[in-house]
Amino acid sequence: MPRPRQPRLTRQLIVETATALIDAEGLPAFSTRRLAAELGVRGPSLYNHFATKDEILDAVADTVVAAVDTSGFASRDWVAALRDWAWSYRRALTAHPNIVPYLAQGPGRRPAALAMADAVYGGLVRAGWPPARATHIGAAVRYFVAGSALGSFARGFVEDPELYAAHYPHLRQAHRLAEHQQSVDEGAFALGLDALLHGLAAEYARTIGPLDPVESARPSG
Amino acid sequence: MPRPRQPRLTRQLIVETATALIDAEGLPAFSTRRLAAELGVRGPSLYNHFATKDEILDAVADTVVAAVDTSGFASRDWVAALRDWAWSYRRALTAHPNIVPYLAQGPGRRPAALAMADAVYGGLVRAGWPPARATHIGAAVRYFVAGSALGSFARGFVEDPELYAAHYPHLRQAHRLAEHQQSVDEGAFALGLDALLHGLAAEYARTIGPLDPVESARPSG
DNA sequence: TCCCTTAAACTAGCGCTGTAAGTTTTGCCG
DNA sequence: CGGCAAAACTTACAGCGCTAGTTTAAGGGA
Repeated sequence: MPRPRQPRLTRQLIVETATALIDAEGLPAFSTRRLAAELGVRGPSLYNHFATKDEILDAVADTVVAAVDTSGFASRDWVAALRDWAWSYRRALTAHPNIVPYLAQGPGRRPAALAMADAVYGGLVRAGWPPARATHIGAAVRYFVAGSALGSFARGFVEDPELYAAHYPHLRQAHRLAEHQQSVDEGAFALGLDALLHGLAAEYARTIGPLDPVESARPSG
Repeated sequence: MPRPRQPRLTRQLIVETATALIDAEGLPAFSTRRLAAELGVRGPSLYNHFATKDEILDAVADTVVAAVDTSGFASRDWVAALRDWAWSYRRALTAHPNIVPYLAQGPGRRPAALAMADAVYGGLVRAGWPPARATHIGAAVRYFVAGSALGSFARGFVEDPELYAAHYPHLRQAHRLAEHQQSVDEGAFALGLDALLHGLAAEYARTIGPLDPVESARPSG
């Protein structure tokens, strides 16, 4: 088949279809031929628009991260901003959990991921955290969010009562975790995030000073 | 080649070689043929000892988790036990970071992973946490550890000063993160874990009662 | 001691994979 | 209107997980 009158593929269409395919069938099922079939085209045609499979995955990952809201760092105190960011980050990732292992490799050269890191780090430094501390805090929250989105804790337990009854006395109810997957995972995230922020606020009060709720909105002088 | 006088493969030898291969070359490079070559054998021979590739990965994952120490839950107060566990867990995972994405899918039917979950959950319940809270706490710490071991935060940033200078004003020093990878990642983990535990201890004091440092070592009556 | 079963290696092959190379036809620009 | 770039194509390679069937040795029973 020759060049068509109207191009059948665009970068945007490829990325959207790839996202849908990964959401629906998982990362292992995502292949260039499978994606091409979904687009009504043969595998190698994709290489007219992307150089490698990873470049497609990068584009998918970055559109996912682009949905994360970091605006709190411009308008709210740092604790509230961190909380808003963490929840928004988690929502963005859990909407597309199958891409998380890929995305967790770091921002690399993806613009949305770098913009997010820039906003978070900048907000924390502006709030008074020393640069090294700001890096640690951003990383710690990312660890927590990525870990929570990477794989459902609740779904990690097999629905087989006999498995637990035999050898793991405290896990007798573990086979029921999957039923309550969402509330377990969200509850764990909420508890952990609140505890983390509580501890960070205490550390701030101890080493930096009283929390000023609008410091980030005032001029620094 | 027929059956040899002495078997060239054993489950243990396969698992050890697989671990070394994954550590050295990463999960994507780990294939049955590659592993077999490392063992001086052809690919399909492995299937005399394991039913599927995933079964090999399960065995690798479980030997990694088997190195995690949960003994603190039997002898120390729950905060100290959580701290010891989290560090031991992190050490075990960062010793074999390439297997973490696989392992993060949950304990499944792997005995060492289930034994760890059993010890943690049992210890928290014994310390006075309600069952649902104990589940959340165990999950939250797992999120944090898994996220921290999944991919180095510091190594996620490319060593290319120009990339940051152009568009990400706060990330001007980000290209130097990789140099200090270990101290950045460990510092972030230490800060986050301490904050998390601080917050959990506050929550415990508020909703359950004063912290009893030896409650877990006493009979409950 | 002979035989039969089982174990543990093999080869061959299926239908995948990512991607490189070269082909064909179309649309657009000078 | 000639020529080039674009965007699809086909073909092909090496490697993937895994199945099926084959070969030979080890070990147990008659």
